[in-house]
Amino acid sequence: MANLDFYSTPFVDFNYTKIFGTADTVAHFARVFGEDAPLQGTLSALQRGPVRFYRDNVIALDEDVVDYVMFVVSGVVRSCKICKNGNRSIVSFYLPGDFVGWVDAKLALSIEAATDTELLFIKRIGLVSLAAQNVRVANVLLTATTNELARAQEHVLLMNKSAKCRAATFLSDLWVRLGKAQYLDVPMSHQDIADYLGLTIETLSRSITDLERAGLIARVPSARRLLLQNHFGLRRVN
Amino acid sequence: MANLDFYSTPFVDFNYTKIFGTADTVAHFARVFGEDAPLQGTLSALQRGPVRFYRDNVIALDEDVVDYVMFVVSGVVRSCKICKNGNRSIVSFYLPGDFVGWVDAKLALSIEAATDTELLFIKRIGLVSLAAQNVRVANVLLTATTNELARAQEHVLLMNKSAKCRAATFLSDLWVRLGKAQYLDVPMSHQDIADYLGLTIETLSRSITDLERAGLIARVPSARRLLLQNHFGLRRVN
DNA sequence: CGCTCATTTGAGGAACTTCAAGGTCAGTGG
DNA sequence: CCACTGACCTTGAAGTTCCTCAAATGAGCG
Repeated sequence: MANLDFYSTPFVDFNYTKIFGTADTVAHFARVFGEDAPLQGTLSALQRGPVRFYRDNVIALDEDVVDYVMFVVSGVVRSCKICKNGNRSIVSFYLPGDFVGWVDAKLALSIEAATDTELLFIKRIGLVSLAAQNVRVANVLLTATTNELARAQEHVLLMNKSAKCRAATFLSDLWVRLGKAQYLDVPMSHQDIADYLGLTIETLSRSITDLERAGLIARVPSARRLLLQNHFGLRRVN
Repeated sequence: MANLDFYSTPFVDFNYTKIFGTADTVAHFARVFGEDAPLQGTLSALQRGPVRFYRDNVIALDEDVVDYVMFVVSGVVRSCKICKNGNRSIVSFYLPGDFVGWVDAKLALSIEAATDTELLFIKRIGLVSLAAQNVRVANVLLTATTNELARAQEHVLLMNKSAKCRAATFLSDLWVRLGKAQYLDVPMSHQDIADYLGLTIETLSRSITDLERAGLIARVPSARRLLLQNHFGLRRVN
């Protein structure tokens, strides 16, 4: 189960629900890049925010993404694409500590708030030229991109599994990514999850019901708060 | 090795058919990292090869991947995973000029030769520490990783489409990636393509037949050589 | 309470898979 | 030159999984 753990350390280790003030977030963001004072000065000149968005707000659309890279401070961000026939696919969810929009510009994805959220905005060209001069910055970006690539590849693998396995794996991964709390408070809607997993909400709902009947999870008061009763079993669903 | 000549136009601008000796490939690889002589010296100390593999050879498996990063010189490499029930998923194909194995170590993917292929091996820890000191190296890796992430995200999007659309998009992308030659000589087997697209070979075959009946492509003499008669139409299949 | 939105459940249909057979092609040996 | 072989691709018919459409239930909020 080597691949069980690779979500467990989003490269920042703070709990996203606790962070609110501008000072905290900015300090944290800077810390990722090290203690070098001149560098932090340059960085803070490039950044703006945190900016607050409400659920379903569009943060950046297609061309806009070119100008800024974003850093999630709180909440959940989704990057998605709607094709001509109206189907929406969610490519990725971003949690606090994640960079958003570094590559998405190439695919013309829409960046949206999946929950109420706060983001730092960083001028892309500034960050790029900083990375061209400063090894530390380049390596922070490289690490972030490498982690995101690993997640995208897991996502590809997941799409070849059955609906039930997709749901089980998603819930397990989310629980780990959110810090393995007692309950899994699912931050995004079932529709978002379904669009991420390439299922309909009906199939997702039926899959979750199956998992509950199998004793692997329990819907504690409602659908959005889950108890993962048998985490090991969840990872073995197929 | 006459049947190797259809991989001749990778998206890096060297013609692989001209590259055979160690000297040429090493020179090209080094060129990616710039003209700095000491850097190139350090790099060449880290690398080994090119090493030749035959079709279906396993190049690196699970833990092995940790030690080396690879660079494709000729042929096609696949990274894949076989799950307990025996299903194989191909996560990515790598063509000449691509780095392989930078992130795959995290997912315990198996790196295999999809065709006869030649690879450079680069000591991972050496490259990592080089990237920590040298901005140019860090940025080459960042660019490569960013491009691979963009491809992985496209792959995720593709998995939400119909079988016919997946086949059409795959063929179109491959044609572009191989340099838009008159004919598309498909280098990998249908089984490999099916495992990449999350389909069975039967469904893939039926989809290709549908595309042919629609006049979008033609199987010129056999299944492995295609003529893309209506490239624009191919991209509009849904 | 009564509204709205989100989730769940059911029945029928479409898309893809499975299983099984047939066809094509390149290489091999008679 | 031809038949034989094995790997690979194609085609057909039956079976599963998931989707679509429709309705019911549940949760949140004024």
